[in-house]
Amino acid sequence: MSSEQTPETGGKSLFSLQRRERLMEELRAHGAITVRDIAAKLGVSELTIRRDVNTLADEGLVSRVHGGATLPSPLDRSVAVGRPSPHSYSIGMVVPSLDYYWPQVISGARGEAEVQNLRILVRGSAYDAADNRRQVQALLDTQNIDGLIVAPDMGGAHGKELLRWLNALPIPVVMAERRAPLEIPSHRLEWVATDHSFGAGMAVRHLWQEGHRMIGCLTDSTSPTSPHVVRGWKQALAALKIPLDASIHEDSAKLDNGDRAKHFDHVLELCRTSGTTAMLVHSDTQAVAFVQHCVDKGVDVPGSMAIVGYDDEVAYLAEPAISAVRPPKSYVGKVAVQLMAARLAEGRMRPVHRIDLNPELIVRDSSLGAPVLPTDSVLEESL
Amino acid sequence: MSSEQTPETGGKSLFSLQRRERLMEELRAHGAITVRDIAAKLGVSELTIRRDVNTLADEGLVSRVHGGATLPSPLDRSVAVGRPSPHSYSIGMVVPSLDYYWPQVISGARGEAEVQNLRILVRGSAYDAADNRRQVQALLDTQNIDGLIVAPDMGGAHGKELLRWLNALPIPVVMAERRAPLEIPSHRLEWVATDHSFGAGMAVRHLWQEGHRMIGCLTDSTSPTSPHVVRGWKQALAALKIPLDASIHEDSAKLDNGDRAKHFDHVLELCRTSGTTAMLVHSDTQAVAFVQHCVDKGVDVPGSMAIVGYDDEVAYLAEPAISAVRPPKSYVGKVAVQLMAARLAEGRMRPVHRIDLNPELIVRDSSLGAPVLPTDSVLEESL
DNA sequence: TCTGAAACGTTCAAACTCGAACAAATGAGA
DNA sequence: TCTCATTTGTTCGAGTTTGAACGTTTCAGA
Repeated sequence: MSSEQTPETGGKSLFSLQRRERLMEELRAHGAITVRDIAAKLGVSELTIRRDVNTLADEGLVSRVHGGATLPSPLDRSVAVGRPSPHSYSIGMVVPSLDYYWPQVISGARGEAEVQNLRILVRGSAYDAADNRRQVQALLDTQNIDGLIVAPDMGGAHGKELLRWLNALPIPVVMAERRAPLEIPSHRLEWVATDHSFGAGMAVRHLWQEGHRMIGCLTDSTSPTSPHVVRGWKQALAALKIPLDASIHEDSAKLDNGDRAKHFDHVLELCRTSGTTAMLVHSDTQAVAFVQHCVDKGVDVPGSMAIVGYDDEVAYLAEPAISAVRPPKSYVGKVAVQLMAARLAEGRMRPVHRIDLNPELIVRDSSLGAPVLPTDSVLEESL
Repeated sequence: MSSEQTPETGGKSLFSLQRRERLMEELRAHGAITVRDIAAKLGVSELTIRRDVNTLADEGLVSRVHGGATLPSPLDRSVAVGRPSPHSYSIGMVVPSLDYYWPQVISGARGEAEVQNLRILVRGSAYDAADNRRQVQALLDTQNIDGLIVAPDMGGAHGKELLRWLNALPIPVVMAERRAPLEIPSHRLEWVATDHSFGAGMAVRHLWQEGHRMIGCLTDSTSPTSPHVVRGWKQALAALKIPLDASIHEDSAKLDNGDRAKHFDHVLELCRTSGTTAMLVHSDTQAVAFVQHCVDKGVDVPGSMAIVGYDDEVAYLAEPAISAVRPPKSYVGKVAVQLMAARLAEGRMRPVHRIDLNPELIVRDSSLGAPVLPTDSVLEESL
């Protein structure tokens, strides 16, 4: 039977139906899968996944290829069963990355598009307004889309201009994980976004409940999520009557990897002098790096430093496994498509919708238990 | 929640119904169950649970898999799983009034409940937290509701206590036209509300576009909508670089009808001295009264004073007909039911949703055209 | 064209689950 | 009190799922 060590399933066996659901999620997220990767990820044999792929291919849900499967292809003549009727509408989807975070949004979107009988065309872009616009224009020019789902970069003058342009497009636009600032005309734009300030607040309250009384925040302000995380952290401190000016907030934007170790040393020193025993760290990759740094310096996690990450993309891979705030990425994609489908069906009669989704806190080893008060000598020695 | 015929019609043991409810609770909590675990947990044979699973699968509530059951899966082809056909939930709905504004919310809710095959029980209450709680408790005690839609009064200590109580109820709660403040624990509450600050902003921008350069605001702070309207008015003034401290904001809370005429005179005098040629008036009833007062005093509407109301309940009845911001009341009710239906179907897997709906500006006679600059003598004569 | 690595398909076994058949217990109604 | 229907439990043969082993096929690179 299956391996008990696989991180993805947390040691739990999935039923075959759930395994095929996961397989479809991965396929929608990435467009193609290999039998080997999925078997490793789900902790089962390649033969089992191969059987699953065959079953799904027989149902017309995937196109089987050597070594794996792809989303159903019009070139695939092996299936005769389950071909959907012609799509009612086409929607374009432009995301800033096809890695880290966005594949699950795409997977949710593709799954819902299937349910709603919509054709969806996904394009990867960058955290760059000019490139976003180029990709959108390409979809408009070549694909005849009826609606657009986009996660635009909104920084700087280019970003603001992009929003005005999106607001003026002749087709409906839904933003995923973005909210237009008040000062930009955006009355036609709909959006669905994770409430990151709520997520940060949840992490702070969790750490407070575990006994921490000084809780810091380490962010990366190159990320559009960062301001929301900081706002939630501040609001939660205020609600708990923790003085903000005594609390650590550091940012690692624009640091090279070499500088980052020094910066982490600096953060640990600030923690020591301020009595901070817990940190909310955005994003997950930085949390993993910070945990590793702590361990390298002999700072016990969570005994001397409790850590909560953000995004829950790789937090589980660390040793110890890191607690994390997990945005409902799949739902973001799904709800974006639902908004679009309703807009296309109902037109102007329907009021503009703007939706916040709450994340979930996944508690793992890195934040369990009350702080073990460190003696100064332990931290001195580790620095 | 009963998926079978009620016990009083005989033939079904109450225990078997309760067992299936427990089974469904476990399923919604975990996404999947094994026959073995549930049989052990409930102290019955695996065959009994297997029979239950078969029954629930036949009703479309679960997907049966080898060894157990999962939540209904799109990959499950054995039954039409999209909509559980016989199953119906009851939801309670408590609104502060059965007049003015709320009938359309109720209508939207009832329509959608019909579409979703839900039983909906509506109770009128008051703008009073204690009465709200009494009505909710009555529904819980006597009607066996599975979910609650409510527009609670959140003012004062009673209001905050009501929110905490609603957050802790064992059934899902959706708020209509309400948002919990940050400081109250409300992580389970979902809501759909009109974005009144956006609405107020829209009205200000409309008046600006008609040529008005000083735009005041007249509110009634006994209404929960009022703070949002004021915030939107302020934000829009800021965006248009209209100085806030030179702009008129008056409130008519706590005035008797007799005092209101004097207050309106006072407002008109402030307009005259400040050069204000347009007013956003919340709510509609106050806008109608203000327009009538202006006409009585010889102040030409919209020539000397342009007016936009709020709520669009009676604005069209006035002479001249009054422009108004119209919240999408029917959609508020409809979306509240959609949130509840999805919550009941999906359980904890679904993230908490919070939805803003944008209102619409209905332009009528009362705000058309540029201001005709009034001579002082005309206004002197009218006072 | 040839070769080696990777992937695939078949067969068989192990482990687990299913459900038919039958029996026992319980409750409702005559 | 009796009868019938319903619910629940036990037994055991049949069915399902998964993985190991091994032979076959496919693909990429020399």
